[in-house]
Amino acid sequence: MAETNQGYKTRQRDLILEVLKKQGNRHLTAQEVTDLLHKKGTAVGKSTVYRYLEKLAQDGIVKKYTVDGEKSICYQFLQSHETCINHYHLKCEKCGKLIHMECETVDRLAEHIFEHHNFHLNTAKCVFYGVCENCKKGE
Amino acid sequence: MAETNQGYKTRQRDLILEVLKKQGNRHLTAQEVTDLLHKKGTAVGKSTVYRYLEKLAQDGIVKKYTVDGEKSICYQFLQSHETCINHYHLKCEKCGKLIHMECETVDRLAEHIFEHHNFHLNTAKCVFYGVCENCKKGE
DNA sequence: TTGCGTGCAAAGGTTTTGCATGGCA
DNA sequence: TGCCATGCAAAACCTTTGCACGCAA
Repeated sequence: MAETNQGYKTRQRDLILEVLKKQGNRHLTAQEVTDLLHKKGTAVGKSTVYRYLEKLAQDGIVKKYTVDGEKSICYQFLQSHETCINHYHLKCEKCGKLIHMECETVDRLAEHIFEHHNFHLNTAKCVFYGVCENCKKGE
Repeated sequence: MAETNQGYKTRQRDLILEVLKKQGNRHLTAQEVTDLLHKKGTAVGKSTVYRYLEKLAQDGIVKKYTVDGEKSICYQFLQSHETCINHYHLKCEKCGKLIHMECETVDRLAEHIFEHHNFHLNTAKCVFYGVCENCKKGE
């Protein structure tokens, strides 16, 4: 939902997106985004940062989640956001990596949950936590 | 570590533990523990609640973690072994309700993800987002 | 009695909100 | 021009900390 509701294009929004994209696979807190912009000499008000990050999360352009141990909310840019509608995410609690998973078996999950639990799943926002292959090896 | 370091036995500590145990498979925030005690007419200072929950977490008696969408830290009493192993959460994006779901079909998910995606799921932390029955009706 | 536990209030952080102003379309 | 976006400050929260007093052992 809300894919087309882009709102206005402003200097601040461009700057925020740029910072998020530059961080690639890493997640950032609102504070970190604010600080990075400040250091670059292109400061943006923190309420703007919070509000825009929230909007991007609603639109499925960034992922918003909490990480155990971090006291703040984390945001992460989704590389190919158009494909994030119908797949799921695996978040490694060790290295912070976000894995995009497409899988038929898991696809049936939404259907099942709707039919048997009367719950309308928003698959784009579902995050499974655990430990990825690499981190498991290193334990 | 620190399993035997029980400290003093006090009225407040008994009350806090009692509330946690009574909630069984559910997780509680420090605020909820405080409120429940207040409603029961046996109020305990919130710093005491925070401090004791932290101690219980250190001692491995409760589990401390964050849940996406919940702004507060969650605590959950650990039964002997089976706690949140086969227990998933449905979080309604409309009303914020957290539904605790036990379901065989979903149980197989962890197994599937491990076998086919080499990812070790931490089921206790998995949260499915969507819209619950009641909110869907009201739309 | 000794030292840990408790409760209040204040501090420290993060996130949200109100409101006047600014700027895109 | 009509809205939406921005930024500041204040508010609202959650959690931690300092300190005097209370209480278990």
